[in-house]
Amino acid sequence: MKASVGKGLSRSIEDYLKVIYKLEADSGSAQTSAIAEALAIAPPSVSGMVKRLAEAGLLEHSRYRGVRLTEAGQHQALRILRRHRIIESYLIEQLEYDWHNVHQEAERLEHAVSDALIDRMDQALGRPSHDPHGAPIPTPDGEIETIHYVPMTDLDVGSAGQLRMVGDKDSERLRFIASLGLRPGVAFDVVARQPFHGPLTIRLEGGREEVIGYELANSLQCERSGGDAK
Amino acid sequence: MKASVGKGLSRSIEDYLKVIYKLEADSGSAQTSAIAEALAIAPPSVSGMVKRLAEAGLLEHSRYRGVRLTEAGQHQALRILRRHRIIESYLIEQLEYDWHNVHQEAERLEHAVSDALIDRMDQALGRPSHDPHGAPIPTPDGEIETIHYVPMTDLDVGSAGQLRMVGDKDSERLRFIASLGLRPGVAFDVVARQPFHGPLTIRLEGGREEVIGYELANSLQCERSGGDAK
DNA sequence: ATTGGAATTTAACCTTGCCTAAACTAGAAT
DNA sequence: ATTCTAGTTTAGGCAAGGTTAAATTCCAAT
Ligand SMILES: [Mn+2]
Ligand SMILES: [Mn+2]
Ligand SMILES: [Mn+2]
Ligand SMILES: [Mn+2]
Repeated sequence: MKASVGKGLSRSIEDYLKVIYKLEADSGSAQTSAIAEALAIAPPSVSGMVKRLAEAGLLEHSRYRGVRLTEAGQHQALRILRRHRIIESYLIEQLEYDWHNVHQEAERLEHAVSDALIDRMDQALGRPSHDPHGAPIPTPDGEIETIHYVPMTDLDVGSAGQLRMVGDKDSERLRFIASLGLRPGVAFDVVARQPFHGPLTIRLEGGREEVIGYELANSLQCERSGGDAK
Repeated sequence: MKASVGKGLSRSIEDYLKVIYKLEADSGSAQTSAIAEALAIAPPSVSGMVKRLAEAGLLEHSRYRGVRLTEAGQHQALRILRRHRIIESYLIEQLEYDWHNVHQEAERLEHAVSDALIDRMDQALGRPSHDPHGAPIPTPDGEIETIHYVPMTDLDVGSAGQLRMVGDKDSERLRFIASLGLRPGVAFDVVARQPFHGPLTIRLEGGREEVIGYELANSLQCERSGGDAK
């Protein structure tokens, strides 16, 4: 915790922090190769940057083992995440963007907007708690709702659930999800499920049934709601 | 005209082109030192970049003499200018920004927005022809209205005019201009003028009179309207 | 206990954009 | 014509952020 304050962080650094934050959040720690993979750069580039980030007090590095964000690093990561999610929300709500188009735009804009602009957008949106993909929006001072959703594939046949969150990166997948009438908040019952990672069938409000492949279903983060089965 | 197509231009390059365009537009040509001054960097940095831009076919350089944008260079410059001005308009119209706050924000955002986003903003604004400071907005294919305004200091006593355009860089000046009730479109009569670069007095609609220092008046771009004097 | 890989780090190098100090014009002023 | 100088360019450096190739190191499997 030393040079981390002062200037703004570079676009590169901000993207590193965001990626590391996510890896840490759902894999426990962030490996060099995973970071490289996520940023689509070569592993030695990561080693180099990691050194600089450690010197800046944004993370701690145990050689050959991986990396963990410091308080300061997490705080920065959450700041970017907030920007990203507010921007995505704004583009959809106010500028007629489609679900599947916003991510790329946000990926660039998140580094260029001021705090003031983010606040204006946030205000125009009515200070939403979640973005259009269902992801929680961190507060200005770095609080974020801890999520405890389960993949749709974890729900038993006969149980009911609500879709809560979908990934925002894969544009084609989003397009398809939307075409099924699925979006965060939609309630459903699990009607059937085939073994061996087979597809599952759900019934939506209104009675329409949809068959969903395992891989896709596994990417749909859901909340169990009072089961209506047996 | 060779490498200029392909990737997007860097933020630095885009700002160079914009600055050169403006210098060329109102000083005929763009000198190294003027560019350096406008970008707040050292002259040798400009020499270096100029070489690269010339190689990229964005401008032509005559040693020790200055620089002129090629067609390609102008086109790029106008593209950024369009972005800048639409962004400024959008921030004011849709996000409650003040006149004097938008420039800095736009200076960063202009490099991060996509063509699609600019078009959405443009559409939300109703495809305006001028930005809030009165500057013409280039079309998507690089056309721009040629302006032929005169500084307020060129108007004779007794003549009438309309304020058409003000500079967007100086935040404090904008704040002050607004406090006088001046903004593009406002009509006035020149009531009096002191010699030796002294202040001039104008009468606004409603009869209120304001005294304006020479330097400020000289920065206010106006259009003469049917004089109402003798 | 040894060893073979996969992951990681180091080494060496590149481009972009900036810097300062030194060398060089072009043109104005003698 | 010569000289002076302001403006420009060259030379040499530096930091950021990337690359590939070579050296390490951890760990899992014999
Ligand atoms: Mn996203
Ligand atoms: Mn990004
Ligand atoms: Mn501006
Ligand atoms: Mn800019």
